[in-house]
Amino acid sequence: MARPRQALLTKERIVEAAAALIDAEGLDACSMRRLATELGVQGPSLYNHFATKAEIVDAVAEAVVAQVDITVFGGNDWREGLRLWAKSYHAVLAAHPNIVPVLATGPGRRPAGLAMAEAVYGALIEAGWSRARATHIGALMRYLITGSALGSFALGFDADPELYDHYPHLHRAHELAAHRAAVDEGAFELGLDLLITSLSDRYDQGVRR
Amino acid sequence: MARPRQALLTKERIVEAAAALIDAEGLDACSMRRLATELGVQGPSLYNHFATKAEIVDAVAEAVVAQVDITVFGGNDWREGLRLWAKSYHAVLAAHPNIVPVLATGPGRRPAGLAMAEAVYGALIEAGWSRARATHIGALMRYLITGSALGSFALGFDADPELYDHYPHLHRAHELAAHRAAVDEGAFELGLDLLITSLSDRYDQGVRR
DNA sequence: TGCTTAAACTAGCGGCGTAAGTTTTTACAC
DNA sequence: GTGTAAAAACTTACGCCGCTAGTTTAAGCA
Repeated sequence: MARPRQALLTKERIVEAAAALIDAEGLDACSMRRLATELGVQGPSLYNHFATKAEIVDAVAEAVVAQVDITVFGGNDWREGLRLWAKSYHAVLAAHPNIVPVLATGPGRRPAGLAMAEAVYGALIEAGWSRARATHIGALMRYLITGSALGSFALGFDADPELYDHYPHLHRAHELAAHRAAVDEGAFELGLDLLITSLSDRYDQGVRR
Repeated sequence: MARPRQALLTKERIVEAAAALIDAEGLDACSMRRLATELGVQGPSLYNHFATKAEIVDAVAEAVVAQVDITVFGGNDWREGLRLWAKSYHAVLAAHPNIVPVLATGPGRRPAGLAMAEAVYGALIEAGWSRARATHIGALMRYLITGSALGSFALGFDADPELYDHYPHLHRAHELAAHRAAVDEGAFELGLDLLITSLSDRYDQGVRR
């Protein structure tokens, strides 16, 4: 086939297919040849639309981050804004866990990532936090959110009960997988709660740097 | 060359070389052929000592985790134990950042990882925390520690100043890289402080589940 | 001494990202 | 209208990758 009358590919279609493939089968499954097959095309054809594979994956990451609600910083107290944003971010990552390793390295040059950083940092600065502390708080929230999204804590333990025979306190660790949602959500909620209440305490005491 | 009079490879030598290669050039650089070259040997020879590449990487992860000091839970208050352990873990990961993605998925079947989980969870249980809460606290600490080790927050922002022209609060974000250590360490220290003091408050109020 | 096992080798499979060059269609300038 | 340049598909191929299979030779043991 030479150039078709109607283009088979567009950037949008490619990103959509890549996102679906990553969600369904993981980052490793999303190879250029496999992605092309999914789109009914040969591998190298993708290079007519993107220069590298990294650009495609980056576009998927951008689309995911764009789903996070950053409007919550307008009209809300900084504490409430932070809490609602973190929950939204957490929910988006929980829906697309396979792309998290890409996000974990930071916003890079992605517009949605930068817009999010701007919203978070801006809200903290306007609340009166020092520039250094606002940066720390932003970093800290990223640690909690991507750290919790990166790999299930519950699934990080092997399901083989015998493995824990010699660890007296871990004898029920093989049951963790069965309570995966409760464990992972509980830990995130606890962390968010602890961080925001203790930041709030400091803030109310006038310690803002 | 057939079988040499003195074996060229041992598990120890392979793991040592793999750790050095990963530290120096990253996980991607540590291919079987490259690692073999580093050891003065042909690629497939490694399979006489390990069944898969994953086993080698896992052994490197095990060696790194084994460096974390878990003796701090003995004789210390749970708060102090937690703080000292977290600092030790953080320091170890800071020294070997390229292996962090492997650890971030949990202890798996690695003895050092399981021993660490046992020590942390055991200390929390013996302090009086409920099983569910002890699990949450353990998960939370992992989120903070691996989240912060996974990628520098400061380096997550591109160094190109023009990139931030349209983000009013981010106009100095390109300077972050220059203060990398202060930013990343500051955020981790803040997080550790906030989590432990607010957990301590709850504990002292008798809220242990 | 002979047999088994260990530890190196070489050759090769299928997959990866990507580069180069080909073909045909479209879009636009003259 | 026609000639030309660009676009979008294609095929082929390069050098990596993890890993398998089969070969060779030395070591260790009965």
